[in-house]
Amino acid sequence: MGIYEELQARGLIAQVTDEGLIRDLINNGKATFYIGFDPTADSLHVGHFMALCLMKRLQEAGNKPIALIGGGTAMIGDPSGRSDMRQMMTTETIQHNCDCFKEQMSRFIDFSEGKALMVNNADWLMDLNYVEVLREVGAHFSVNRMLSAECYKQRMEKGLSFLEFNYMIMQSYDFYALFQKYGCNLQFGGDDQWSNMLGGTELIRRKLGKDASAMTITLLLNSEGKKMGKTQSGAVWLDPNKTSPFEFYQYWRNVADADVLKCIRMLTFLPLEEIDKMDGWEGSQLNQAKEILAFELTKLVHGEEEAVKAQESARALFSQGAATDMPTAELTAEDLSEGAIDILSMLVASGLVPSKSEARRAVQQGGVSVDGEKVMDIHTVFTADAFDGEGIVLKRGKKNFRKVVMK
RNA sequence: GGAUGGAUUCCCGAGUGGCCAAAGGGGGCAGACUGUAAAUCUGUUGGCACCGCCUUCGAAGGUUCGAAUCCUUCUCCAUCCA
Repeated sequence: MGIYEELQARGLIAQVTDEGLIRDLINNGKATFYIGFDPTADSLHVGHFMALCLMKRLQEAGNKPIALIGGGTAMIGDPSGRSDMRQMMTTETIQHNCDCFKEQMSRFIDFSEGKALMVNNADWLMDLNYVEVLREVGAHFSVNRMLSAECYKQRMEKGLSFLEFNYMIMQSYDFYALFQKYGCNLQFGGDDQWSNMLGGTELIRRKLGKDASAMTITLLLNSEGKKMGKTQSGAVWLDPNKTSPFEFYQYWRNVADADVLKCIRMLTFLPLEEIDKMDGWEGSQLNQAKEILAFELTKLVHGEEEAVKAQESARALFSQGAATDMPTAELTAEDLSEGAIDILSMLVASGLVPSKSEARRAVQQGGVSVDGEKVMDIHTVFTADAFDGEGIVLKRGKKNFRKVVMK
């Protein structure tokens, strides 16, 4: 089984330009492919993770990856599939984000000895001359065709600025530039990038008369059709400072039944035979699958040690026992008044709730417990000696814990 | 540049002088039921010193005992015309 077949079996392939050609390229390690990353935040998130895994898989199969950081295209902002206007980013922010991306990526992909490349499209996009681009590149794009592209559909109703409209052209130019510079003959991307990617292959064909391919990765959607990797408080980040390994683990531990197997298949490196065995699992047995998923992914992103720690904490917390490693909140003497702290202040100070009003509600509704005992009275106070030793375990709802200690 | 419509709490969306911290829905949070799942039901959803007080209805002024609601100016958005 070649890598192409494996990707297919994992459900990763969404659309391809020429199946036979691409299969031949990547199965035989003849592809030099690129994936673009838009530096719109200072950390990669789960969506990028898929792409990184794909790069890793293809690299292991002998192909050469190019990670393209969109420092130049970020100046424009990709309108694909978005219903609202992109906020313009400052040059400084973009540069900062690019640097962060670089650092995180090198943990996943082997960039040594030219096995992979990392480039920034700002290097060639920023120096372009407007009229020249219009004549050389713009002449090959039909506005009529661009407007009919799926990715602009939502925006046709809400409005689309000329700036964003040009994103497709810039991305196409990237492919064209990489094709010439590095012999890059294949582009990967999220399925929402399909039209932008076709623009590139088309441009190469028209300008150079050569074939280049494009392939999109299935977007990771949950059973409700929403993009995965997003929580109420934002994206699930790969940066441990933005999303702790424990939270990361919990995110995957809590996916819906209907999504577990799909996630395992698409995101982990477990052998397919093993995954096929899990396919028959039902009911509460799926809980095991969720544990496997959470552990495998945490291991990939944060390393085995962190994964084990996260798993142990989770088990301890949800099935009694002392949790050794969980998010900890430190109180200082300033948080106490007259040597004690009331439950509401403590909830706020620990970061479990954003305001005292919410703390009050949580307590009144019976959602708060301390060391396993429900606290129903909002006037409950804790004196400093309550924190002696291990500190106390404060819990809000079923899944929000914080160990509270005195500094 | 012209005409018209619009901007309300996390989102959608009611509200056109006091009964408005603002209907309804979505989402979130909490409780019950469970498998750290889904579905369902219940409660809750601006802040605080919480039977009271304070800050919110694009921005700034004004009228009024009293404004999300009326007036003035400004900003932004949408649609049509150029």
